[in-house]
Amino acid sequence: MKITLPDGSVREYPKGTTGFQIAQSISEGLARNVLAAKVGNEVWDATRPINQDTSIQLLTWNDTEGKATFWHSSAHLLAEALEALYPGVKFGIGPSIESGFYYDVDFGDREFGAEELEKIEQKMLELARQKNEYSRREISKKDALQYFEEKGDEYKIELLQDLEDGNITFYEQGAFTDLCRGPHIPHTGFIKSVKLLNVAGAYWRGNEKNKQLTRIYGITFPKQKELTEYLEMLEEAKKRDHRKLGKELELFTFSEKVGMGLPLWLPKGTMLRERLEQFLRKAQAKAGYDPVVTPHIGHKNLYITSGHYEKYGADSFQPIKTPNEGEEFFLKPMNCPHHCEIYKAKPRSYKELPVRLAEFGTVYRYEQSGELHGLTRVRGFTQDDAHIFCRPDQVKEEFIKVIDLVLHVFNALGFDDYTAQISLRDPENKQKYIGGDEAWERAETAIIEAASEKGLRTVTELGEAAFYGPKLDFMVKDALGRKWQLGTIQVDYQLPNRFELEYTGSDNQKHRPVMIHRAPFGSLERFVAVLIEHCAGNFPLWLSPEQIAVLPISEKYADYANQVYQQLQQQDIRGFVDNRDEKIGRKIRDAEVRKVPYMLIVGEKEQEEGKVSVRKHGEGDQGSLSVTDFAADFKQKVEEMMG
RNA sequence: GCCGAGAUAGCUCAGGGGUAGAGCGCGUCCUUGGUAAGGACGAGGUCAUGGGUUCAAUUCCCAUUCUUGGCUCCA
Repeated sequence: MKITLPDGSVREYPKGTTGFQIAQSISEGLARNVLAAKVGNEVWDATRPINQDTSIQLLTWNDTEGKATFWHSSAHLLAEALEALYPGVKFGIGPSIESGFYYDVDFGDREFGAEELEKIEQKMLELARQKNEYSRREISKKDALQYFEEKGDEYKIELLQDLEDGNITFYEQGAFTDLCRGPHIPHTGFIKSVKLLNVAGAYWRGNEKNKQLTRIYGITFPKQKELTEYLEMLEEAKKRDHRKLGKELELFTFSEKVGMGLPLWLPKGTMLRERLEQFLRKAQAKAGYDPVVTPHIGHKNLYITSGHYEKYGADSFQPIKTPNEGEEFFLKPMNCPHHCEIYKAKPRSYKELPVRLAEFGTVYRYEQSGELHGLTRVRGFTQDDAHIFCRPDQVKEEFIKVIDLVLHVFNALGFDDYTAQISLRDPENKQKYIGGDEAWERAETAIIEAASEKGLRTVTELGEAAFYGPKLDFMVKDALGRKWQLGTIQVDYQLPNRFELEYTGSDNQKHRPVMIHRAPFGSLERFVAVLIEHCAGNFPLWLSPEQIAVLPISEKYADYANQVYQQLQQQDIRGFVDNRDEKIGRKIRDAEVRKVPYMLIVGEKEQEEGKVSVRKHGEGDQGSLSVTDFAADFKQKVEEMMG
């Protein structure tokens, strides 16, 4: 049979050759590391015989699918250890996740505590050292049911009910057998380090009416070193937690009295936010956006027209009623309906399109109480929203312009690793969405084409679209390699219909514009949270709430320090003078802890020469400069950063 | 919303049936200093809120609120 390798070369192998054997024929090193094989479009066990012409890609730890296989096999290893330690436990599901894996377990009446995890880790490592093979076998539904009935595992029986006979496989390693589609790594010996991270409750099949199982999360690696690095990364993430830094750097706070999920921005956080706004306002002005302002509430009819009332009315904050007329108003959950009405404020000609209306609009959404989290999930937040109303023939071009704007933002803020997620509708479940097939297809095509023309790295997700249209979301990777969803661009053919938006074409006929929703930051709150964690609170100079600290050596130089500060302040450089009765070492330490980018130390020498001694955060003494030179350098740096 | 954990000084946290402690911060004084913590003294708490058990509750029990780890959800 003919096997096509990823480099396009074709090799001849006898029927029944396995991925592992193919790896061996290429190199011993590859064979040692191969975890699974992508055969055609399916991931297979490396040990599964291949019987026909196909393409193959050998998967190792460096491939996402290789890792997923590794972790999925680790979940089985966890189950094997659990079964050995706690005979009679029952198993739900045990998949791999983005980082690691989990297994849902029913311990029956036994109490399970987190302190038992270490014991399980040891057992897993012991079993891993046995290098037990993961062996696959096909089984009839009847035999499979019989197996789990004898074992008394009702969860697996329930899973089996939904499976088709003839398509059922078991995997076995050591003493443990599981219902599993696979694939798996060749043997447990690949798993060299194990960490069980935490235990949480999870309902069987995610339904709160079902029994709650114990979910054990874990992660494994083929090398001990990688586990150590991973645990260090988790520690670092804890240190960078925006909730912790937000408090320490006095950026924002929450108040029980104000209400959960409603952030209060402190002066320094507000400074940061306003800088971000200012930056985007400027970029948008250049890109032809018109700023608008709309109120925080809107009449119920507005949302009946938009379709949001029908979709979210019952699940959102309840309406505010006028005392006399009993009219109902909703806190605005998005800005688009208001913007549609601005579009409608006058008749539009094709000549003035695209109309781009931008607003930093604060919106309110009822989020379930259990879902609130710092600034990343709140009930009131400000979107850097804009709506572009354009002709159908302008969609792609406008879309491309928005992509450029988003990339400009990412670039200025140091997010250089991103992918674009294209979210299309679920073709199996069309009734979830409003609007006709044709409009959807046109919108989806425009997005796909724009993304490919900009050369974006993309992934496509079916069923992730908004209910009114497909979208493109930007996922950035932060300094710790964690993924965050930030900017979003959405094409919408539905709202213009619902609001009966029109423009007069060159043919003197009425036409319907297309709407593009877009928000490069997404929400200021979420963006600031991600930014804090990305830069660990060490903001880019142009954003830093306190850019400089003027530190007099002693009280004698307080006047000079104030004078220096005023001189810099007049040139839009922000900061403070530390006139406390403390030694210079102390003032430096405090400014370092506050993450102030530049410390300007002034004493006798500096006063005499009209200079400042410059110390950079995290780097130390930079020598001295005249105040004017420092200001000029500083401003030049800021300008470079803002592009 | 559901399950688990938590709430003690401005912050981080210890404690425990007999009305409370540390470090940091804050204030006053001494000190006037050269690149990551000078010293002394002092002020600060209805121990989240409401009930219950008890001679006595901050401590034990229940409820509520908020925070937190998950689950579900996310225009």
